[in-house]
Amino acid sequence: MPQSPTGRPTLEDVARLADVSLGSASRALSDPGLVKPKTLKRVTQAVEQLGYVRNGAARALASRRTFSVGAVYPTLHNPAFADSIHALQQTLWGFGYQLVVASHEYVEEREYEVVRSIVERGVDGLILVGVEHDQQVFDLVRHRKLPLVLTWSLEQPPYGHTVGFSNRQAAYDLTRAVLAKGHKDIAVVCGSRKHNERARQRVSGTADAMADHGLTLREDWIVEQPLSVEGGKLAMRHILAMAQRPTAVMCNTDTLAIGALHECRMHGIVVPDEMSITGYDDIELASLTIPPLATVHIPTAQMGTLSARRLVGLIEDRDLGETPALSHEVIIRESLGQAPSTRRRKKAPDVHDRGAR
Amino acid sequence: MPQSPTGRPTLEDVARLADVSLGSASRALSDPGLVKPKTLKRVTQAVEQLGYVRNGAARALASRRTFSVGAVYPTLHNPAFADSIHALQQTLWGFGYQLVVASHEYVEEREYEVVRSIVERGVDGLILVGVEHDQQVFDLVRHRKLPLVLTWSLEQPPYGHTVGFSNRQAAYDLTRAVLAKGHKDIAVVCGSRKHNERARQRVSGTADAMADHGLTLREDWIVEQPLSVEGGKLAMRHILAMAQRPTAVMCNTDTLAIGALHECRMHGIVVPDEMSITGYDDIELASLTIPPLATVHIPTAQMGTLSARRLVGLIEDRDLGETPALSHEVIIRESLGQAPSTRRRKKAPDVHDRGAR
DNA sequence: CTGAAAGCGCTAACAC
DNA sequence: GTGTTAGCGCTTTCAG
Repeated sequence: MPQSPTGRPTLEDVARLADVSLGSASRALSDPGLVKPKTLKRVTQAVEQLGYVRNGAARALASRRTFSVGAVYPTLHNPAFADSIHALQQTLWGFGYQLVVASHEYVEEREYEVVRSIVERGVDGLILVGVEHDQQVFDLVRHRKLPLVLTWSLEQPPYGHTVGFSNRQAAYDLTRAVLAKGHKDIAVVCGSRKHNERARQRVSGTADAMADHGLTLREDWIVEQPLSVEGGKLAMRHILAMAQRPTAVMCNTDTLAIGALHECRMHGIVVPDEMSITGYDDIELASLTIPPLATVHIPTAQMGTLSARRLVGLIEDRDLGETPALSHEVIIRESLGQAPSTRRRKKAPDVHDRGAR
Repeated sequence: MPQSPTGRPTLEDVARLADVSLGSASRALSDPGLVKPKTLKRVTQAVEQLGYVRNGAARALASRRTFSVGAVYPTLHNPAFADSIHALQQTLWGFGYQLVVASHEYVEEREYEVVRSIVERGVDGLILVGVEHDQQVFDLVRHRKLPLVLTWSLEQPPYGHTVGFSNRQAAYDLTRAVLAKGHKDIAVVCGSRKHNERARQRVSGTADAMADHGLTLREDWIVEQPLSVEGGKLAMRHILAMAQRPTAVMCNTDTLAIGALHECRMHGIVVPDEMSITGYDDIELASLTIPPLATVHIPTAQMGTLSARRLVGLIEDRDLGETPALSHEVIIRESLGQAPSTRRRKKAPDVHDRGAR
């Protein structure tokens, strides 16, 4: 039984064994409807007998299609992104696409390298987080006319489509809920805002809501820390050491908030009686902390699913119309309480404030 | 400027512009040391000028190397796996490899399909979780002599190498700690044990430790539930409804334990006074629950890093010797207390019991 | 060190 | 429907 030099059987081997032409064998595998049932059967049998597995590289080279898409996230080490990637991968799989993932760990310069490397390798489309990227990234992708979907944001990018929600509006809505509890002294904990429009918009959403209330978000009450539990602890430690303390600390992610919550406990500060804390994302554990964390629910899984759908639509040239903005939802839980000076009762009722963009 | 029919410049275009042969251009890019500095420079310039990006499919076809590896996990929706994947991806990246991920969501039959599809697409190596896989999976991989690394376990697989820790020993050690607190009535909550040697070994580690203490793990106190917070809640609800209740519930994952903890709180059961709960994995949040969760620390990130290293070693034919078993560590925290009948004081001291394989 | 040439395994026209 | 034939863009001998 003659085989190619690599040892693995090739389509040619299959064709020979099935006694059909190379072309028919190829058709039988990629579009069975194109061949006579009899031919199909013979090919299938030969495939089985040989243990033949198609060679993706050869297919890709000849057809210019890889049936895989790339996704570059800031980090996989974040439950919200992990959720989204999970949904993304599942949906892509359903469409017959594979997922190549990578992360740049918030190192701005690295994103281009990562994207470039993924593009070199060959993908039919690309998913990135946020609309703000190095010009080189956009140039590369646009130059190759590679379908591009940007998630987690809503602004118009220089190139590509967006599937996301309004970070500013979500922050605005959550902040209104905080203001409604009588808080006037509000601090914000966020990740680096440089090269990250999501962080900036969350902060400015809060600032706007405060401004609409006649308040100002103090610049020195905006604390930047790495987006981790540890970062949240550090930020809260920093805040607790301030001469004048805020009565509410709004964290840009739940992870940060969980760290902040923990730090308060360490210092004997009772949340929400002495200090209110809010998060952002509504990860699964947000409802399980003590006290449960007030936050904004972000459609993480939905973004994964919809960006997959949209990207495949772009790749396969199907029109899907514009994806509407996804909606967030303010989730009031007990970590948010009345501001100390205005407090009447110990516990605020557990209100669910539905918000749209 | 002549270009290939795809519109994108090819290596041939680069060679022409640089006025060198195709071969030299190729060498300049893949192994710069092979060409004269002058040649290199001309090629580099041409690349720059053309905005040339290599075609991975063509490279793969000609060289039989894809510089990517596949990883099939049970699910990405699990902090422990997410951690491991994160480390895996980072390390692979450092070696110049890309990661193609997929999950089978604990659907046994699906794993083969997923693996097959990844192999078709083309990867230089594969990472799977656990040593128990469908025979077809092993056959496929072995037949193609594809380097294979199995993680999260330690047993000898029919094919491939293992990078992991002993699930049984970890469970055994943790159970000893539970027994040391005077517990005799111990229940276990785990995921499906079918097709999952990890789950089985954790359970049997507990059973063994109990047996060594003259106790028996009751079959009807082994509760199988999906590995999620929700599963943990359901399991605990089930347990609390039992005529005779255990005094300690050992959950196979922290996620499960967090759900169980929460359910206890809902029912007004005080942990650990009335009920002790333990987890497994030591995810970041385990130390932040109330009360903090006793668990076993699993080297998730280390497994990612080491399996990447080992796999690349196999691919590039470098000998790395055998990877030693990774060690776990029993982490005693307050969710584990004295068994009610033997309790003397309210809080057990926060002991860190170092354990090895 | 460089150029020429032969594929890698497949898809996609194109005739039949 | 099916067979034939060009490539897809690159790496890798092999001479020189």
